[in-house]
Amino acid sequence: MMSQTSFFTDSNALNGKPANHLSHEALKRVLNEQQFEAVIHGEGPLLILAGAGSGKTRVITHRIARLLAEGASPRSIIALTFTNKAAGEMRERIASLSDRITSGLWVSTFHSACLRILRQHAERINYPKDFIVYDMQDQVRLIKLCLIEIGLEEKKFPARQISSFISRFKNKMKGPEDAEKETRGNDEFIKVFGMYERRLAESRSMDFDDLLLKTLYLLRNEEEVRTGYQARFEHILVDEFQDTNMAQYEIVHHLAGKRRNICAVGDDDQSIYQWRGADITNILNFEKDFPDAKIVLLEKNYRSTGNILRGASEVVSRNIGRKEKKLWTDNTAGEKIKLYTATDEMDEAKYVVDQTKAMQRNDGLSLNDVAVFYRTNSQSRAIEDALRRDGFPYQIFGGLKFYDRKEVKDILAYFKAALNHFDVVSFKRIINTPPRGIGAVTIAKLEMAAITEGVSLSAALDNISVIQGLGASAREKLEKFREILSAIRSKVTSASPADAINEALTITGYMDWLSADKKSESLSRLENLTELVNAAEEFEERTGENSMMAFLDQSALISDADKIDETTATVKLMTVHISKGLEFPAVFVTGLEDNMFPHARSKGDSAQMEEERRLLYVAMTRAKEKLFLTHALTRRVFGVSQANTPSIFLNDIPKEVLAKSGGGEAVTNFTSRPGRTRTPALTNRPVKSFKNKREQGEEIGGFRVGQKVSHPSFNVGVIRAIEGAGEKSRITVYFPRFGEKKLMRKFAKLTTI
DNA sequence: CAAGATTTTAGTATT
DNA sequence: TAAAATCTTG
Repeated sequence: MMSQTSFFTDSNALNGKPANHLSHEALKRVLNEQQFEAVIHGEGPLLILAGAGSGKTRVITHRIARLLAEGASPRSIIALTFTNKAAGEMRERIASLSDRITSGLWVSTFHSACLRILRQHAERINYPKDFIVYDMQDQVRLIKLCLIEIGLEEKKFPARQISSFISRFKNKMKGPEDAEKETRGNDEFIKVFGMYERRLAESRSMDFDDLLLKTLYLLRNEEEVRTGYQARFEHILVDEFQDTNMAQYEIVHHLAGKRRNICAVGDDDQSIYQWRGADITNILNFEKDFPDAKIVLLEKNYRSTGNILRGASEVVSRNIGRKEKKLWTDNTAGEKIKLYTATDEMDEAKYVVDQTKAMQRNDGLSLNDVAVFYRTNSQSRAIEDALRRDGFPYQIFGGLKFYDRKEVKDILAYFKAALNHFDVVSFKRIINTPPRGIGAVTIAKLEMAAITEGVSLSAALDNISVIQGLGASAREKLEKFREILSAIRSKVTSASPADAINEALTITGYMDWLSADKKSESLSRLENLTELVNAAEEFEERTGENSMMAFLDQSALISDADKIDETTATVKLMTVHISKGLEFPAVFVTGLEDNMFPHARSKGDSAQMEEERRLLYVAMTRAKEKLFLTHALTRRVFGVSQANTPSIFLNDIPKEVLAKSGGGEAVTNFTSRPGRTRTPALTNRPVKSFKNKREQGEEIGGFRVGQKVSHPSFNVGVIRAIEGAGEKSRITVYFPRFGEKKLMRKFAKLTTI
C-alpha cells in the first residue's frame, strides 16, 4: 500500500535468492543513504524522524529482515504499531523480504501485545486469566452506573466527558489520588474516578488504558516477568512514535532493559491524536532520554508531487514547537493544487463527482485511486448522496464500527457475562435485553441482595432465595433469565464461537424479538447478527482459534479501518484521522471552512489549533498526484444553513501552487498570500469585510444588531451583525455555547426575545 | 413495564 | 437533521 513501486517490485524479483538481497550492496540499491543507515544501524537506541511519504515502513521492514538475516531469532524481535492494519501490512512485507520462518516474531499493536502478556500473567496481579476487556462503550456505561450510585446528575457530569478525563489521567499513569492533587475543587470527578477504578477491578475487567497500565505494573514489579521479556526481546521497534503515550513509552523502556535496542520511528508533524493522550514529548525528548541515540532524518518524499509537498509543508510550517525539517522530492512539480469554492455542500459534492468522472475519463484513474476526506463524519452524507446519484460505488470508513453496534454488543455481552460473572456492565446490559419484564425495581432488589451477601449479581441470581421482597412474577422472570445465562455458559465451553453465537440468538430470544418487529431497522439488525456469525466463522478459520475469549478479545481490539477492500473499485470516503498512513493518487479534502476545519471546538486553544494544522498536513500529504481542496460558502449543519468563511489554513498555501475555481461572485475574506506571513491562528476575530454592515440599533426585517434571539438548536444568542436585506440577508449571531454563527435569515428559525 | 412522544444535543475515535 | 436520552402514558 505504501509502496514505492520500483522498490517493491524489486524485492519481489529477489524472492528466489533472499540471502543476497539483504547484503549491504543490495540494500544500497533499494534504499537511499539515510534509509540505508537506519536499516544497518547496529546495537543501541535509534530514532528515525520520517517525514510524510519518506518510506518509513520500508525502513522498518527492511531493518527487521536484515536483523533476521544477520541471525537474530524471530522471537527476539517485537515491532509495535498502533493499528491492526499497520501490523498486518508490516507482517506481510517482512515475510516477503525474509526467507526465514518468522513465527515467534511479534508484530502487533501495543494493546494486543499487552493483552497477550496479561493473559499470561494476570494472576500475579490478582486478575483471573479470563478477565474481560471493556471498550469505550462499556467504560461509559460503568461510569454511568457510578454516577447513579454517587447520586450525581448525568446532565452536569456527562459520562463520556468523564471517561475521557479519566483516560487522560490513566494515560499519564495517574490514578484518583493524583487527580485529587491536580484537580483541587473537583471532588465529584475524583469520587467518580475512584469508584470507577474500584468497580472496574471488581468486575475483573480492564479498559484499554488498563491493558497498558497493568502490563507496565507487571514489568515494574514482577521481576521474573520483566527479566523474562527483557531476555527475550533483543530488538524493539516502535512505529508512529509521535502518537505513543507515557504508559506506552514506559513499557518500551522496560522491555528494552539494559540492552536499549529501541528503534523508534515517527514524525512530530503527523501527531494527530494528542486529544487522546498521545504525548508528543516522547519523540521530542527521545534524544534527552537516550543521549547516545543515533538519529536519522528521512526527508526525501517519494509520494507526492512538488506542488502538493510544497503546499502541505507551508501549512504545517506555521506551527511553533516542531522539529524543523525540510522535506524535499525529486518528483516533478506536477499539477497545481486545485481549490474549489462551492456554493453549498451539495455543490461541493457535485464537484467531487464531476472531477472524479473527469479523471476517470482523461487520466484513466480507477475509482480505487480516489479518496475523499472530511473533518467530521457527518459531512459524508452530501458526498454519499451525490456519488449514489451518479452510480459511483463507494466505501465509507469510520463512524459506527461493526462491533459497536447495539445488537452485536448485546449478543457478545451474554458471553462476557457468562465467562466472567463479575462483569457488571455486561450483566446489566442483557438482563432485560430483549425485554423480558425485568425492570428497574427488580434489578435494584437483586443488587441489594448481591451487596448484602457480598457476592456478584450473577451469584445472587443463582441463589434467588436471598433476594428480599420479590414478587412471584418477578421471581419467575429472574429464574428464566438465570436459565438463559446458564445455557449460554454451557455453550461457551461446548461449541465453537460461531455455533455458540448462532445458538445464543435463539436461546436469548433475540432473534424472535427482532423478527417480531417490522421496522426496516430491525431487519438490518438481523443482517448484522448473521454477519456476526460469519465473522466468528471467519475468525476461526483465519486464526485456528476456537475459544470464545479469543474472539471477544479481537472484537474489542479490532476496527473497521482494518478491512479496506481493494478488490472492487470504489471511491473511499473517510475522516482525515482515518487517512493517516494511507496514500492515494487523487485526494479531495473537503469542508475547508472556518469552524469546520479548523473545527469550532479547537478555536482559542493554541495546542488544538496546531493539531488541526497537522491534521490538514496529514490530509494533504496523502495525495500522490492530484489534490483538490474544497470549501462551501454555506453548509447545512444540524439542519441549519450556515454561512462559512474559508479556512484560515488556506491562506498559508502559496498561490503559485494553487489553481482556484468556482464560487464566482461571493469569494470574500480570502486572499492567498505567499511567503511566511504568520496567520493569527488563535483569535476568534470577528469576520471582516462585511458588505452593508448595519449600525447598532438599525432594524432590518425585524432584527437588529445587539438584539437577543433564540434558536431551536443553538439556544439564546446575541446578534452581532446583519448583512444584506430580504431573502438573502445573513445574520451573524453569537451563541454562548456554540460560538459565532453566520445564518441565512431565510432558513434560520430565529425568534426575538 | 414498555411503547410512544418529547426533548436534548451536536468532534476527531489507531486501541 | 438525526440520534439518543428522557418523559409520558396506556
